[in-house]
Amino acid sequence: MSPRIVDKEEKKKQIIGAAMQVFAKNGLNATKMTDIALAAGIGKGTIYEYFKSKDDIFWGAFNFMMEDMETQMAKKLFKVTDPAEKLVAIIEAFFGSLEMFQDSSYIMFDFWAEGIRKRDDSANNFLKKLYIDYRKLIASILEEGKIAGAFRDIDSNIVASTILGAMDGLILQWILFGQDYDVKKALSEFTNMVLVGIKD
Amino acid sequence: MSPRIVDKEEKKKQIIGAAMQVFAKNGLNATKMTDIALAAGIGKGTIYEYFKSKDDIFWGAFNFMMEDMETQMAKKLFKVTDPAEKLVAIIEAFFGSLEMFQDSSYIMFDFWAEGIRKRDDSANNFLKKLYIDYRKLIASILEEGKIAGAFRDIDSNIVASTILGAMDGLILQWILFGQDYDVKKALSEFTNMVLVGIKD
Amino acid sequence: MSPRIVDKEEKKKQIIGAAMQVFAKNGLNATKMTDIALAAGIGKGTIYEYFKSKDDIFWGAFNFMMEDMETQMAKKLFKVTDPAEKLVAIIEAFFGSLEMFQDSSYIMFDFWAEGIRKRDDSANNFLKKLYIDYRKLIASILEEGKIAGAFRDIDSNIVASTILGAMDGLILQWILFGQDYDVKKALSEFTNMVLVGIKD
Amino acid sequence: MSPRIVDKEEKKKQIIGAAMQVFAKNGLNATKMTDIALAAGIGKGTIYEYFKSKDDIFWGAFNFMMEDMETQMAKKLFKVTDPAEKLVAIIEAFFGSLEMFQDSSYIMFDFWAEGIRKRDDSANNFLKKLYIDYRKLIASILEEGKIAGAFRDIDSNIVASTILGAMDGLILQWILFGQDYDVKKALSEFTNMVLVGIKD
DNA sequence: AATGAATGAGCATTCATTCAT
DNA sequence: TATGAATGAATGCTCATTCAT
Repeated sequence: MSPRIVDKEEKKKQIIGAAMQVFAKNGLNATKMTDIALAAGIGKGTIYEYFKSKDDIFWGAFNFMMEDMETQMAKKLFKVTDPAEKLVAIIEAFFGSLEMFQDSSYIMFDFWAEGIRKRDDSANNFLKKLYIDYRKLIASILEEGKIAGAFRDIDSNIVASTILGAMDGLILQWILFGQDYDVKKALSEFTNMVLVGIKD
Repeated sequence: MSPRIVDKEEKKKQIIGAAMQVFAKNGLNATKMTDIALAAGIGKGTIYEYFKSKDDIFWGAFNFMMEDMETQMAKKLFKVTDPAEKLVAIIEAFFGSLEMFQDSSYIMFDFWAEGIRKRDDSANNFLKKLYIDYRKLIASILEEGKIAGAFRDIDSNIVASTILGAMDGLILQWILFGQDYDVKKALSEFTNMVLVGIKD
Repeated sequence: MSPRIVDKEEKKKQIIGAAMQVFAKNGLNATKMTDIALAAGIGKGTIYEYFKSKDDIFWGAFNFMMEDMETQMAKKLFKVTDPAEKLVAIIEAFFGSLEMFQDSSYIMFDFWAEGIRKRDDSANNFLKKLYIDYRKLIASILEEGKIAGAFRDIDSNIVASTILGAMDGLILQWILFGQDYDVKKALSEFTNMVLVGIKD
Repeated sequence: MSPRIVDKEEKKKQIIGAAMQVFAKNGLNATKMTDIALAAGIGKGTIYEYFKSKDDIFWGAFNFMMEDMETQMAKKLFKVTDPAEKLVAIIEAFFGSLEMFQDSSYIMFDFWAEGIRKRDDSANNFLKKLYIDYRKLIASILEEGKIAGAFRDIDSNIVASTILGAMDGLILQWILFGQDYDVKKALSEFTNMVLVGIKD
């Protein structure tokens, strides 16, 4: 009476997982639908039962990753109240999420290269917006710290973007050098630099 | 020796300049040879008199940019001896070069996304090597500073990569936000943070 | 003998009815199996329990329509003996049948376009044969009329094909213009023209 | 200095000619771009230098045929003034044009099947409009004839559409039976029927 | 019997590259 | 040297059909 039953949402995730590996390895452009199908262990046509296009998979993967990052961040931020600890929590959430997608981390470069040109409306771009959101979050923590007397009188927005930028830069190197790069140490060194640098 | 040679080289640069604009605007993949020809004001076939392939233009552009960066850096480093000043010189050279290619800056994202996967030999990748070179340069300056008693006892390699990463991150934001991003201020704030952070 | 058989046949007709609507609306090519299933209110896979292929449905619909036409014609011809009345009966049967499939009438164009190329044997085509059959039928009536002295000495075959052709042409316009085309009037005008034109 | 020079317009016609043969033989749907390229003796990609899509070729062919028909009609109508002769001129122009495209005549069926569903605006269809134009032309000639006392008091619009329909029907048979169908005789018989039928 | 999830053959179209002029 | 017309390899996507349930 009824055909096989599948958990659509679960299968979407399975395809995204497979696709992320291939995207990471070869880049968006060099990744062929056949490769994704092969990696997912399904037929080429089956992909289209779950995604409208190659692009749809790509941005599906992006959203998947961002959602994970947000979840991790929310969890970590929830536990701490001290501004300095909050900064550390944010930094750790960023890296923690990437760690989850370890072998797909190269995909970040494509997210950047593609995202930068994908515009939501005539003037703005979703990647910019994402950046602005995080900058605001960090800036608000810095303000908290200033009021609490933990940080000196810095320009919160500028320092926030500096911190954000530095994190990106570390992520780049971490992705680039993988195992060979002692990200933990760099991270603690960086965090230290930041905290010392902005301490009151 | 013949003047033709000079013309050839000049025309290659003209094509690279045109190509960089188009690559920056649309990305490597979405850029068609026709677009480049149009932007350069020449015929599509003519491009092949100067470059072997689209890739050849792309990496030609990359080398062009890197050479300019190195030239700027050499010039600035030549003038200073103080380790702290040297760090500032390096940071400024990075941004100065990007400023030169202002309207093509988005091309950086493609250099990253493509470069990360372009391997010179089985194990190593030229982008990695580039990174390692700059890290060594910065680390050596940090060592100088430590010996001179200007910097505290930091792990030079780790801090060097942290500085490099932070610069990348700032560049990303600068590219992303363009005019709206006060890179000079962020830069000075960052430099300040670094120097304070590592000061003895 | 088992009631199942009746159900099967009934369901085939139900599917054909649904399919005809979709074929008529979108054409053979643009009609997808999913559309037919949807229109028939059954699952896509179920169609294959009753038909071998899309083509099978299409030609099933054709046969269904032809059979209806023949039935109507037989009924009408059975009642009359006068050659002129017989001609009118044939003409009316053609249109009567189409009227039955009113909202599927566009399907006729696909029957033509596809049928013309579907060959039963290497040399001949079933649509041709159908045509020849009807031509013979009309010609035989014309001969009757000539013998009875009702029609003048015309070339029966030529006039028959002319009448047949004219009917097709009227049908085309009727389908094309639907409600806006007063087919009854055109029909009576046409019949009049024919009868006057061939009257002894 | 300059690449090979081609007469773009001439080459478009060459491709249309080749395409018409293939369309006629296999129908729009079964015709593959490769077939057209092969028939035209060019590469598959070259077609796209001259046409945007398969559809573009198809409707290009339609327009080509219609333009030829109009040219022929204009030429023939120009020479005559008598209403009865004008009718004959129109009929002959229709057939003359088809004769020109003799071996492509089956394409007419696809023009019908596709054209009927291709709408220019929400309510109307270009094929309908074409029909209406020709009906008007014929009706105006009939009116002329009535005024001149050559035709009896018929409903010009109805008779015009009848004549148009009959022509279509004859064309169908002519296409269907080709050589075996004495279209000249059928035509003269039909013309005769019409003229006798509407004679005052 | 009924279903819709899975599939891959098949095709329109794109575009880097070639080459006749 | 410069050009753009010509090309076909390459690929995203469609959809009739199959088949596990």
